[in-house]
Amino acid sequence: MLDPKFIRENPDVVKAACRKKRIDVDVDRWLALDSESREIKRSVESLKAEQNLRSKEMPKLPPDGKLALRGELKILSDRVAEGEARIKLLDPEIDGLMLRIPNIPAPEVPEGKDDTENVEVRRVGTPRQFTFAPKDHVELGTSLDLLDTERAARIAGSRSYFLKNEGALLELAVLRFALDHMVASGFTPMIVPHIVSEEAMRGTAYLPGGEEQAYQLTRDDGWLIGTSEVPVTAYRGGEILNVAELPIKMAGWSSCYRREAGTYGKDTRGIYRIHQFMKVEQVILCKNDPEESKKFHAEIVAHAETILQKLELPYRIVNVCGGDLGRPQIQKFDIETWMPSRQGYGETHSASRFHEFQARRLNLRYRDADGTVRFCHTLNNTVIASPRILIPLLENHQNEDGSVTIPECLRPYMNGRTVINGRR
RNA sequence: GGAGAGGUGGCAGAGUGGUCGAAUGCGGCGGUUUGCUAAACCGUUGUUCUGGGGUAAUCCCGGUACCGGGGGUUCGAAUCCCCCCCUCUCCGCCA
Repeated sequence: MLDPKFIRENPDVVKAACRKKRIDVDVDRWLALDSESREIKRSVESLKAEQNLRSKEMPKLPPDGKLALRGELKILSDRVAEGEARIKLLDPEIDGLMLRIPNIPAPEVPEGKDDTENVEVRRVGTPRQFTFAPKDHVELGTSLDLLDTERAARIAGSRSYFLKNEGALLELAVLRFALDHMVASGFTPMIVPHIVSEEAMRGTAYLPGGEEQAYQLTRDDGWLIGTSEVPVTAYRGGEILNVAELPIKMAGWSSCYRREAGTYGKDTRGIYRIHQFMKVEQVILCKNDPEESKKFHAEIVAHAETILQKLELPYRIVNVCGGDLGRPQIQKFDIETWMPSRQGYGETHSASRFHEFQARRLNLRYRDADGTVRFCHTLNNTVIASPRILIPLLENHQNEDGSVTIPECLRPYMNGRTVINGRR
């Protein structure tokens, strides 16, 4: 959510943001309704002031005086009710529009309609030249008995999987390795609720708009999280933090659930696009300072890069263009890891900065050194998401004999094993 | 799932229709005292929106709303009524 004052004072900037992000919201409608509602609120407020003032006389009056005053106050009260009825009519539409008005993208966000126009920032590592015909992760996973998607489809439907044997262990290893890196970097590890309230979903800006992507509970209230960003960012919502607590750095661990509606026929092979996965997510709450936000954005990108480098995986970073940027982000860098079976880079990480967009919705504030209450800035990035990361891990590290070498950083988490070869 | 109790400021805890943004205590902040610390004493102590004034900024004056959330009764609601949510205790079921 943007500062309403900002929208009133900079409608053209807001409209330009809508255009750059390819988001259709009637900003003028919001401006008109907002101005009408505010005018009514001002008049209701002054009526209430009068009402309160005159009501103070009431207890002191004799019975007949009370009766007369009641008559007068009733008129005031009716006018207040009238105004409030108008407001009650206007405000839901104002709020509804407000939730759809996007955050302003940074100037350095490239112009573009969709992910094909994202701009590569840099590449790190060189995709391996195979001297044999490499298998894809499904072939590797099946032949080494790490993965079963066929039976999963029978048990759980499409976009499901079983991880088995070293596949299961490898997932836990890579997650734990990633989490340990974050803890060593000063992040608080968090195991979080997977079912959250609608408020938490709205607060992190997944709603409205993300209804199609998220699983909603029907018997009870609640939504399954698509990322631990939701509970972790919302964790301190509604609070006024002490500035000394900032920055707050947290690493959320959770399963993630995504409906993947509208993706039929896309990425159907293997475990690239699935309904449920595990993720460690890094979240930072910091001061309301664009420079600081930007610094932490670089930091969370760097954490992800370090992990990919230790996993010995080539990757590239792209600056996500306006049309591919979500409503709440100021800027987003996607990290894409080399996946031999795709003969290309596939998204494995997504690092966003939001400024106060989420914090406003979550009412997440802090008291600055000068006593002023301000909204925090929020940021987040993937640390590792599995099993998607198993795709490059298995494919890049495969050997001609069909085995897979375990990168050194994961061996301590795999009981010292160096290779997955199906023998156990 | 059944029965009961309760949700008030950072915390504890009064307040059952008007003078209540709310007693009191603790905590926090400022000060006095002190060689320092503690104690004691004095003062202060939230947020929202809004009108006006002022600054580099903190700010000042007025109004409004906020006592779990929503609705209602009333001239007027923390206080009365209805619905919902949450917490606690006991019972049942159960990983």
